[in-house]
Amino acid sequence: MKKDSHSTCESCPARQEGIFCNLDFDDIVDVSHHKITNKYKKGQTLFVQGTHPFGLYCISSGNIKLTKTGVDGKESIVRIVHAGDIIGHRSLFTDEDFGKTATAMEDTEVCFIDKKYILSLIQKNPTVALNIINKLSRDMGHAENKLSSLHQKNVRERLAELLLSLKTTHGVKEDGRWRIELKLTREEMATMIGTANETLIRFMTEFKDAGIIEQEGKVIYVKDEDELLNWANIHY
Amino acid sequence: MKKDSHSTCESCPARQEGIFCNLDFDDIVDVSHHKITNKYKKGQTLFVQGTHPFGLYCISSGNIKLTKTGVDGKESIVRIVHAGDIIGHRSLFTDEDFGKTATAMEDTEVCFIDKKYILSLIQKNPTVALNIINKLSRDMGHAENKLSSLHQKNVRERLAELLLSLKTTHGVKEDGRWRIELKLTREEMATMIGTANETLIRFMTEFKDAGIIEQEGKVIYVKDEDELLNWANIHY
DNA sequence: TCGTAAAGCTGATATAGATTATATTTTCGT
DNA sequence: ACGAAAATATAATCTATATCAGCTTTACGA
Repeated sequence: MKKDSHSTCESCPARQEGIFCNLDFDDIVDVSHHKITNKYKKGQTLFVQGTHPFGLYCISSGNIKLTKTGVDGKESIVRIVHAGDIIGHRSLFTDEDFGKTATAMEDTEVCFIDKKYILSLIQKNPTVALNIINKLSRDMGHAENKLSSLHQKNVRERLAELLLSLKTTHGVKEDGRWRIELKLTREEMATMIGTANETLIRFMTEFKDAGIIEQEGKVIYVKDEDELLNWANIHY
Repeated sequence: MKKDSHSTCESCPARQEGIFCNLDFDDIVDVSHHKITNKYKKGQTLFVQGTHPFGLYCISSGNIKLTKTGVDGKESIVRIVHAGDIIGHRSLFTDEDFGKTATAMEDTEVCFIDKKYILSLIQKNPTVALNIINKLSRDMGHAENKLSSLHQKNVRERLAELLLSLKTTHGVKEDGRWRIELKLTREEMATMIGTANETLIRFMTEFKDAGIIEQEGKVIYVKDEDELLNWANIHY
């Protein structure tokens, strides 16, 4: 965990994506003075489920997975976040312990903003509050979609949904197909849709055989997104 | 849907529970002037999934279920809300269509606050914003708990969790046992934990046989909450 | 209050997906 | 570059729970 005090919020590549997007320049400079930037290597944890929060994490680069450990020690990925996302806010505002563990999936740059400062910023700056409300609302929507997906869909449909959502969040169009710019193990993917990794692999193979996806090493390509929508049982 | 313009926010029994709890008296009177109170009968819908929101609903009495309909028309209960809760805020702040349908589970009194007014109130009153953030954060926590529950637990464990949570939200202590003050069909309970109603009934019978719960008509009593914690596989 | 529809219950059967086992391939530290 | 450990793949069972079917009880509108 190295410190890097040179980068600023004004120059943050994720500035326009995050909750500080519509802040005045002076205000963003002020935020910059109240943050600490850290670099995390792949596999390092930013915080651990059950511990107490003391500020807000604002991601400027890299992917971070949020996992929840059950009583039996089984881990499942609840969410994957990246540049412009904030994490730790939920526990911060409710004053509860962290409900999840945050782990860097690759080399990552994350800014940390002290609790006191962020609370005063919200008081002073209603747009920041509205941005946080907006973010939480959208996250809530996603969580509830996942819930009803788990209730109502089978593993094949959920896998199709997962691939579609990875395509949206981490996909790059590349000669007629989408390359998913995020390396996940089969085990990790399985925990994202609540299944066993053997089952996931089986359906991945089915999708490959059907020509819907392709695979080169750990990289997944989505070839036919319309067919994926069909398999996910989504119709517009 | 009858109007009732007599009741005020100042005198609302749910005032201390909701997002307006720490507002000055003058401000609450102002809120009162910008709300419309409606009464809904059992089974009536407040809003329907897929339609567009135009304000915030603030519940002053009665229980309301929020359901999500899948592609095949299967409905599942995502959440049950009551006095002091707000609904419709998620879609309101993200400007998306309603993701769920809200239906009164019994005769209900609900206040409606116009979108413009609530947004201006947030701008003016940071505590309201913080209260909404707090509420969303807690809801988010619950949603993610449910998610990992669905991933990691079996039906028996999920039913035990459901009974525990109903005990907490709608339970009344009554000579050594908890009476759950909320009438749900088995079908509804089944959709809350993502199972078939036959399966749910089967486990309910198991719980009754084990002496953990009792049943008189539609009313459920929780007799042994420690045992329920065991069955839910929760250990503190 | 009667009759029909909805809800509750129970048993039998079917099946999606977990589990177990084994083999192969990839990754990574030294 | 090599060997151990982790990840991937596939097949063979097993099991939790869905589905189907039939019956009983409760709720409710005319």
